[in-house]
Amino acid sequence: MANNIVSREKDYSQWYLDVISAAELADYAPVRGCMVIRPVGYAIWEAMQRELDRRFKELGHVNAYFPLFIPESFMKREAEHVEGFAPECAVVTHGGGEKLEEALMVRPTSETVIGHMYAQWVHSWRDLPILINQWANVVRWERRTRLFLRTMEFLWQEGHTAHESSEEAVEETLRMLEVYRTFAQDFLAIPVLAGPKTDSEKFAGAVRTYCIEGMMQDGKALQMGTSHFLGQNFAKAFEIRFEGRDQVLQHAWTTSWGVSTRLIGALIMSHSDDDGLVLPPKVSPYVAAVVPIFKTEDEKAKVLAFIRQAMAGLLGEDEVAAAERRFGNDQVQQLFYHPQTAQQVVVDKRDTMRPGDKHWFWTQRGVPLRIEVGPRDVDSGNVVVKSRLDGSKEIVPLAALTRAYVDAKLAGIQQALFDRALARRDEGIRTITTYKDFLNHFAEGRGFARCRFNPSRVVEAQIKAETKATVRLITRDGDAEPGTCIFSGEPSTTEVIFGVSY
RNA sequence: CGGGGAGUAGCGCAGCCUGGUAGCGCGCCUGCUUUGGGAGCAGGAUGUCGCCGGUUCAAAUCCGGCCUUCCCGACCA
Repeated sequence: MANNIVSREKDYSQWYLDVISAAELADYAPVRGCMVIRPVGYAIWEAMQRELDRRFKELGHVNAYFPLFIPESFMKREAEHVEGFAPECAVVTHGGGEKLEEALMVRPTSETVIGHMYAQWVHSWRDLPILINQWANVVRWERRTRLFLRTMEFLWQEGHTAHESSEEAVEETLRMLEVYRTFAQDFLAIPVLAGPKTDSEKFAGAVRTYCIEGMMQDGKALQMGTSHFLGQNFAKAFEIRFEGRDQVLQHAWTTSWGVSTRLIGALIMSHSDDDGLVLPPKVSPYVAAVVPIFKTEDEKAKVLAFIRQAMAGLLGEDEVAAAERRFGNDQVQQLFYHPQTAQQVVVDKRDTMRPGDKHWFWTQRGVPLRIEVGPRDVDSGNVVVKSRLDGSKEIVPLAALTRAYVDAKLAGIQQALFDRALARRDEGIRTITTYKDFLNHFAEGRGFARCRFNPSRVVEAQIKAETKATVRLITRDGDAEPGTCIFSGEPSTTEVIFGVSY
């Protein structure tokens, strides 16, 4: 076990922070609640951005950028929205040495400013739909912060669409929820539940909020993405109106949806172990780290020559030659595995570290594969391939170290990580039919409770006060086989998932 | 924002009670020996003791205020 990372069992919160620190994902900024996303952490975010951006564009969305500052008056136009967000807004009152006539809010989310602009761009049904996404930072004045999970400033994407009809907007809301669900599962290898929130948990200003929820290794729930059907709330507040096919002037129907750097926290808490970070191959900036082992200079030359040959076989002579010309730290040689994703294979030639140190170095950074080459391997014409997933090792003849082999290996790890997380998640879900069992469940530990429940703000608040658990999402909305609401005892055809959330 | 812990070398910590100019382990640098799982020996470098103010001949140490961070709670896309 790593000696700079406390075990999950001993102190889960500390383990989470230790993993971040050991993998150099982020560091604390001088301002409370703010973080610096370090290169490895940022590369993970870039991988998510790349994949999501592609998926958004495949569905017709385009990117744009709206300003950081929002006039204070904008926030007040939508009643629920201001109530929800005003308390956690940072406000700029001075600029250029003078007090501003109207204070500016640093965006906590951009519905208002985007609504204002859409009002100017939309006149006719022919102007719809508008399908815009932006990649941006937002600020929310959080009382209690945790790296990646809740920071005062965070990076995210927010999609904002406007449509002709309610049906079309609802369809978009659900379509984007599905994008998030499949992205989480296929790309991040994190199983998620998807569905609507109850009224008490919905976004301030939305008609209905849908979410994806994951279960972390400690059994707590993490909201990993949301998609909101905003109805005509913001269209009315900002006068997004158009003349319809029926020649009637009407308000547009809008949606918004987002995921944030919180997903990096989800990634850590879903897959990592007591040795540090574990990354799904599709997300990892490095697909493999090559560690040479040698004693003498002769052996070193022999081993490095063999590694060069192996890399040329795997990545092509052109790439190896390019890496040799490339500017950078030649102690850790970087070779591109996928030029389009910038994922690399690294050859760790550092002579300041022994093989054991390098082993831990790359282990803690979650690199899916480690390839080791020592004199014995050179003599036998093999390399040793080890998996971060389970430490298993495989002896592979030089000629067999092909892209097809590595791709298959990576795909296997990606799938195994998902399967492992899914098994863990499903074990953590219990079906509960009485409030007594419900109380016991959340008194004993964490995990999800699947229940029949008739949502109610008052009851949900009471349950939260008693157990800390909240409705994470609705899984069957009035169409489940008739049952009994765990709290009221009344008939219920609504099934929900309760959990203690981050 | 309430309660509790912490802040001294890059990291982890001791010293503080009882004031007298800073120490340990790891890491780092140099050299040699090592190298299939976090090396050994020798030598060396690194500190406005979180910040501001007060008490004092003298403050890491005592007093006051502030900042940051961790845990618990309240709040919360």
